[in-house]
Amino acid sequence: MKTPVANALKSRKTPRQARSLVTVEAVFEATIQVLLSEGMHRLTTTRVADRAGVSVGTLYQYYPNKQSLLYAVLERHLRRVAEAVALACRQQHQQALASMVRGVVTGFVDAKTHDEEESRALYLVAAELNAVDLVRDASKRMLAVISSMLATAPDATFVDLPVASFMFLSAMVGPTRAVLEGGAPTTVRQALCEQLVILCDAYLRRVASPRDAAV
Amino acid sequence: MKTPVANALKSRKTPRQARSLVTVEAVFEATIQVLLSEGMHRLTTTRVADRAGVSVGTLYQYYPNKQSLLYAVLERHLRRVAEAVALACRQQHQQALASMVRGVVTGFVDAKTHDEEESRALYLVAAELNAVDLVRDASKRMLAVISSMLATAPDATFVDLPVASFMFLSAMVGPTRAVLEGGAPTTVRQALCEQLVILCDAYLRRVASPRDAAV
Amino acid sequence: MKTPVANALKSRKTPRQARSLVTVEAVFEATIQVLLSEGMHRLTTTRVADRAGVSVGTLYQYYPNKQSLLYAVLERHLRRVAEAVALACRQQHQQALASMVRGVVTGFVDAKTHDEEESRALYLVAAELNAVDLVRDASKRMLAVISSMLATAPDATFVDLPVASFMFLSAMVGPTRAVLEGGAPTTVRQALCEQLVILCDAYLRRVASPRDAAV
Amino acid sequence: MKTPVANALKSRKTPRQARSLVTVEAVFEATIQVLLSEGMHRLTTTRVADRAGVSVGTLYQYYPNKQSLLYAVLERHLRRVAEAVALACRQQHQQALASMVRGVVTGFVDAKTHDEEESRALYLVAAELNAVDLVRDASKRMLAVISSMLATAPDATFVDLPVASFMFLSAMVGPTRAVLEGGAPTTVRQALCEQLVILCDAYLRRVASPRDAAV
DNA sequence: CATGAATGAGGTTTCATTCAT
DNA sequence: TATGAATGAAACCTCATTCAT
Repeated sequence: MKTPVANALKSRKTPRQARSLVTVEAVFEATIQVLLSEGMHRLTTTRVADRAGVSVGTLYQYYPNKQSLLYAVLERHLRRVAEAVALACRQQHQQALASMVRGVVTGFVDAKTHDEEESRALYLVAAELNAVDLVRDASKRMLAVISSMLATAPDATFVDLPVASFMFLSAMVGPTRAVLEGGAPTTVRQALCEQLVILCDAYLRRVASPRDAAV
Repeated sequence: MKTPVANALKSRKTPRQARSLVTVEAVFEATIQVLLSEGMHRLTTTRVADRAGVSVGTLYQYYPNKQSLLYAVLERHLRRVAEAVALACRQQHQQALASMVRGVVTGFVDAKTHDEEESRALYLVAAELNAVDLVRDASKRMLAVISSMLATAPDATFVDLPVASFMFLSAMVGPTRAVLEGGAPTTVRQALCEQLVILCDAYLRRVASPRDAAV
Repeated sequence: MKTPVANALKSRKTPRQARSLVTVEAVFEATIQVLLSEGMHRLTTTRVADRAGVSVGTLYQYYPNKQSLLYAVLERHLRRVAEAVALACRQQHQQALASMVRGVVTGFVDAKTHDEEESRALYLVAAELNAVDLVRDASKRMLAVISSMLATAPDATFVDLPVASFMFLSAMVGPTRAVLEGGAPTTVRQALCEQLVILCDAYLRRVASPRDAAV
Repeated sequence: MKTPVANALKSRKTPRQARSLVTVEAVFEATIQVLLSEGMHRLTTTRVADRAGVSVGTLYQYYPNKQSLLYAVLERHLRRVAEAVALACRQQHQQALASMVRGVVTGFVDAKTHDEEESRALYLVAAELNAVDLVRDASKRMLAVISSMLATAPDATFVDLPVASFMFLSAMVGPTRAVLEGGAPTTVRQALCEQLVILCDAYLRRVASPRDAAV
């Protein structure tokens, strides 16, 4: 069912003893810590193990190789963001378009800026090849929930829902990423959320057909 | 103005002889080729030299270290994109906002998709630490020319020009990057330019104050 | 008589309980299975324990280290072969030389080819250092019984019995090993036994003095 | 033309400078020395490099991995033995069977015992998997030259030449190996050559048909 | 100037073995 | 007694960089 490649990136064993759970969590957190404090190119398995307070061998009992470690970290991050978006979308079903936009943008930006350092670090992790598919998967899931939501807007319909959803999502991602990576004037940082609401709302209204034009 | 570190990343010598120019260009192209065919993590100085048909030693005569090589490659790419944007902006001075948006978007997307493979490869290079500032520099230059242009729009003024420019630029970048990295439905790929025009135009109109409301 | 080193390779305890016997046997069989399925260099104590359905810890209760495990396996194999030869030799006491040769060759080849895979695997185990003496011991035992047997031949005596026995045995071993290791034409595989009989019989007759030449 | 696997075991580059030749030879010799002084299981690439007086990196410039190093050593040994046999065979073309046997046995035993230590060490190397084919190749070459030679015997013909050659060769190998591995009485060591002549001669005569029985 | 052999620190990964539970 | 998590020394191998030729 699972390809060998995919398996190679999965965690190696499911810990049975309580001790293991602590260890596996410690390694996980240590990975993020090293990532933040040392940077991607100084993240070595030995350093991670040290920071986690375990031996390298122990690390390798739970993660078959370095990549699987990064996968796990990235995966959780993407899952959290995707879940934040999904939650916002569910809450906005049937709401007015304006409300939808505000809700989703807020959810997304909050998730991304909640732990800014982590977000920033993970851009580098994602760049480490073989992670492209993880990002794609997360995108797909987010696009799905966004589409579902938009379809229920009482005041707008979309001729090409996939395209509208894609533009909505990636229009949020672009400026957010730019802000996190540091190329933005301070004024933008503060107004990011508001500006994104304007951006996305303006776009969606432009591509939407009013649901009952006549009235 | 420049730190020693920054200097270490500059090319070692400015080639004056024809032979050198050929060599330096060969190494340059070889870097991109290796990047595309082998991926970031298999890009080694030896491999680049081999592909370029020179010895490692020669490579090191023009680039003091690996990073400077990547810097050079990334720098040229960013410069080209920035120049494309700058050119478009200059051509659109004094034009109507709609024309500005279309012109800049087209210029940007063309530059990015002109050599798609190269663009994709360079996202990975940029992720390699110490390159963040290069991206920031390019952004700044683009923001400057965009701001200049927008300031001349006959049919719109912007209360917060920096923010407007930033959002304009990063709103273009987001979807373009998503498309290049492969997570986009085919329909978007084809309509990218058009959609970006809609997105940016809609945004800018929303944040613009009409220049002479009275007339 | 036994050095401490030698002792270190003995099994740790003589199992008295039924449970232990089952365990010890399971580990034993698992070793051979892993050897065959994974090869010598992938034979790890953990893998053996897994295959045996016990924990590593348990394995180490019966075998103090990896070498002792391999020793045990090799030892049993050699013992079986030696016993087969010994049995054949005892049965051939007082028989004619021709009968002796056929009996011993048949016994040896049968023992070796009975589980061909196992035999092949064990050549690798034997190559693992410190096992040379085991092979030597087995050889000595076989030489002893062969000598005893040959001494009772009614139709031949041997001036140098040790040399004759040694050549007899190693002449059997050579081609058999070559066949098992796969470098033999198919025709040899089929005729191995017959050819060995010819080889050994021819040799022994050449070095034998007829028992009563005069009469 | 060459499979990737085969290539992985070849030497990595053909040295162009005189310096390289010295290095590559030093590494080669160091491998044998380490093999003899430390044994197979203590042969590490680092140790070999140390003994050769170069760095590990240098070693890896010429041999892509540890196996290729062992391959090279084993290959040379087998080639030498095969060549010794080939030479002996060529010299014995058209000679009487007795002369052939003596010539080949002498050539083989001399080659094997010329550097006993090396021979002994290489049995362990050969056991290291993936070398089986090398041994097989050497066997094939030897079988070919032996067959060619036997076919020219003026006083004997062989119904099944391949089988006869195989038995001849492996009958030499068996006792020789046993002697080298140390399980032989001293008397055999001294008489090995003579005994092998008897063994092989006796065998070949038994399976040969006289060329012109009548005359 | 060009070459490419040499360097060696440093990275990833394995696995025999121990010991607290 | 059985378990299996933890250990960590040690193995293999890479690659940016230097420097004698």
